[in-house]
Amino acid sequence: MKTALEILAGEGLDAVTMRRVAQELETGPASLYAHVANKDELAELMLDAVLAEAPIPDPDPARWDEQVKELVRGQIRVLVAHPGIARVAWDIAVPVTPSSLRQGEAMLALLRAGGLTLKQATFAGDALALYAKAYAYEASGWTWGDIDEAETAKRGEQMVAYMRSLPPEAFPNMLRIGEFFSAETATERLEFALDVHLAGLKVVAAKN
Amino acid sequence: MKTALEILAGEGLDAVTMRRVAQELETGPASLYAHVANKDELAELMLDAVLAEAPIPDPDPARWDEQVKELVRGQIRVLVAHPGIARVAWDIAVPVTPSSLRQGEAMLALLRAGGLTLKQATFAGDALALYAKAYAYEASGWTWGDIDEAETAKRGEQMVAYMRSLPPEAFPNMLRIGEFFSAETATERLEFALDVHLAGLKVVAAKN
DNA sequence: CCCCTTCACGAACGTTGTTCGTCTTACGAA
DNA sequence: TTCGTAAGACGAACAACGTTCGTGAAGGGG
Repeated sequence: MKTALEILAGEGLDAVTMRRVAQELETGPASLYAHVANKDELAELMLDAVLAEAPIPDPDPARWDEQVKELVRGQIRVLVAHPGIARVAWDIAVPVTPSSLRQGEAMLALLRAGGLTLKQATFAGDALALYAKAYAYEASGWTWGDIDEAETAKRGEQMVAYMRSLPPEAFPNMLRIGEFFSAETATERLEFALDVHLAGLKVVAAKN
Repeated sequence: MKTALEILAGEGLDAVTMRRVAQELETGPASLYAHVANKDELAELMLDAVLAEAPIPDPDPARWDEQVKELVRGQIRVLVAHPGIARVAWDIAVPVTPSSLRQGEAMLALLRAGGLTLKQATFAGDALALYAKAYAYEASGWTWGDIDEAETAKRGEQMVAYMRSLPPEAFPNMLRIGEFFSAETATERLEFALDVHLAGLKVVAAKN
């Protein structure tokens, strides 16, 4: 069951339809409902299996900040590695699957090792998890081709066309940031966000 | 056209279907394609209209950090105010709509006023926009009832059941953070994330 | 006054997730 | 060994979605 789903996850989440999975098992769509309540539950099982691949560092208080970054990087990596799975991470309201809980507990442990109170660690972990999901979802859009070349090009033309229709001093900064948004700067943006967030956490922790 | 859509946005994004909109205009679904290319374009128009309601502060370098927070708060507020619209903010790969550009330019201006380089401001603005979208999407899930009481309760039981099946010292922190995740702490979590991020930005800016 | 172009629309197509009723299969009791 | 029953799997169908095709009507230029 889950094995067949992972195979399909190899060709994109949109391809994971009840009919497609049933076809892979050489049966009809209705048969799947004997093993799974609905598609959402199936998606949740897939997500848990994917998240189980993310490594959990054992806490070392001396370098807790670097370990937090590694934890987030690991989550993002496994999410992006499975095309489209980041989307289901958003559709699930409250993630209570085993892998999610392990990741959450690991994050809390690291943050507490950094000197944060439990409440601070909770809020920081929530923010980091939110950002990880957001980045992974966005990155999934680039690396897997749900955006075509022509569409992107048309967007660029649309942007410059609109900006030129206004007084040029209206967008002095926007006109110059295009170079920073290539695919190569993706990880650079992630590292910047992590650095900023952890620098802020240290400031907060120092006040305790 | 857009007017009829906003009316439907008043009862949720899922209710905004081509057939429903056509029904509101007392016509058939095919007629809408004379005004809009497809549903994605219609969603983009809606998002732009919503985002236009977010206020743009005129930069005051003395309190740039507070203005950054206000900008993010404003974006989140208008997104949450229109049920489900935050979802389309995710589906759009590259937002080049007028309102999006104005918001982005405003953010860049504030960050530059805070002493960041253009590259730093770009990355910070990207991270903040990502977080704003993420928070707004998540908050939309709570405030508008796509999650029912029974389902949430079942999730809670599922979580404690799983955690009790493991050695109790496996989740020492997770077991205690439930109290911090009530609906009342939602804005508190947002403010914490904003404080942390801006504290980090000041650290980065101080090194320039 | 007539023709032709352009726009709007009803109906239909191909998908999707999910459900209903039937059929097969396997196991325990006589 | 044989029969009855319960449970599981499956084919077909339903409702709803976004989108497209071909026809119809309306309106302006010759």
